[in-house]
Amino acid sequence: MSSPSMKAPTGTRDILAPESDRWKALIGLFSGQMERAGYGLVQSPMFEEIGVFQRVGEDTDVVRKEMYDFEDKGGRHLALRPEGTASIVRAFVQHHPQTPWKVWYAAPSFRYERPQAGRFRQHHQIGVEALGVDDADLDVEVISLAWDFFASVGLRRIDLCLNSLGDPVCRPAYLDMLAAHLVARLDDLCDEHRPRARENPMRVLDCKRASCREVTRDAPRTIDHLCRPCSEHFERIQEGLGALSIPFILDTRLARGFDYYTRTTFELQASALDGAQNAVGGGGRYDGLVEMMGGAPTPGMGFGIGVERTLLACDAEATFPVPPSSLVAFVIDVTGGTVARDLSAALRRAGVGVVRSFDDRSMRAQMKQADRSGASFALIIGPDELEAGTVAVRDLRGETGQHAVALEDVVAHVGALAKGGRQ
RNA sequence: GUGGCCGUAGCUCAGCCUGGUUAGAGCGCCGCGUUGUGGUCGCGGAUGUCGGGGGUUCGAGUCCCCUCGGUCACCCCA
Repeated sequence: MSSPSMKAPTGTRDILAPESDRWKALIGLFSGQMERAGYGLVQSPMFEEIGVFQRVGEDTDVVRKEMYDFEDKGGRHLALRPEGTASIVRAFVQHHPQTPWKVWYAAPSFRYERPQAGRFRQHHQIGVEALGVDDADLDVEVISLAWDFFASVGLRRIDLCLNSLGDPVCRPAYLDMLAAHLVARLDDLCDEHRPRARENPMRVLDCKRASCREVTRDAPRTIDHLCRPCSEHFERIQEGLGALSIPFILDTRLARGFDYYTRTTFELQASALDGAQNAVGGGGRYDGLVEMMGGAPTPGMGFGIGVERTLLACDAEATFPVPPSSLVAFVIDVTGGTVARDLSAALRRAGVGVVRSFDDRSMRAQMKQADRSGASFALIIGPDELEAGTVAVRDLRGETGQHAVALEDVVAHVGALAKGGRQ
């Protein structure tokens, strides 16, 4: 065992091949789909001034106890990104791009939490944000992008939970009602929520403890107290999802952990994950956040998908396997290695994926390596081939056997095999 | 932050309860199976500061304490 300090920090891990090949494939699939819908990539810094993230809500767990914050050598108070939306909105406020501004991202997030199945201190989210659009059809578009992505990955057991939290017009009155309901039964709430029932009553709604659930079971529901615009907005989303054949579960407790949400909130849960960490994606509308960060009033809507959890769900559903090797050829040279050196470079310059072995190993050893490499063909150079100026091209996957090709023709020949043979 | 379980070869784990000669297995890895050819099979081989520190003991992988790490759960979230 190596010394403790040479291990990845608690809650983080290294992602090595071939697992990393799955990551590449998943992110590639996501980027393709989002770009086909007009979303452009944003790369934002991994850390920001802490104030940027505090906008997600002073009373959220993320801000209160999970932030990785630090002071840099210039005395700035910074924090590692704990979630995706705040950074994107900060970038919007800074650059004031034309709206609608539709972006996607793939980025790590950091939260100081106790790790468990599907929960890490560094995790990775892929997501989108769309700013500048009030239209309920945008909500439908964003939700459908997340839904369709999971479908394309091969996940079948995904539940979409949907709720509307109202807006600054209708929410205050609702919050008063809810707070009154909670305060009337304050003693029945769990220890953590009892002190906050009055200031942040919605946080109690999604508490999983039996005591709180009992109190909130007959609590007033947001959707029963929406103002007319919010109500119509929510109606149109439901109609739109219906039109796209996207089933959803109306979850009137779904408040989510950030304070910036208005109107729409949604969460995607993988029912194949039996652990508690089954939320693989979530998001919603945040019409006040840009203004809160000092920008002009601008509506926004987005979601984040957890890469680790999505891949766990894929394991549970036995889908989205590691993609096959893209290697075409393995050069075997038992004449000292100079032919392998030159041929492998020539093939790579021609765009063919090729590897070789080093250290002048035996034919047998090199053949074993070739087999395990995943390459489709072995290009064998022994004394006979060296003499004849040829290469033996051996099919490692099919029953084609092997045949001799003149050394000067090998690059063209293998290039043609790469195009025709493997997909 | 709280609690359960677990740290022994690259990986998965046995051994610990009932301390005692050179610490094991499977997989993987390396080599060999005559005449240059992998995937199956057979034979052989290498590798462990038994997570770290302290203690008990004539003697500790085995018992005790501390510590670090992993894992699962609560809370919350991706």
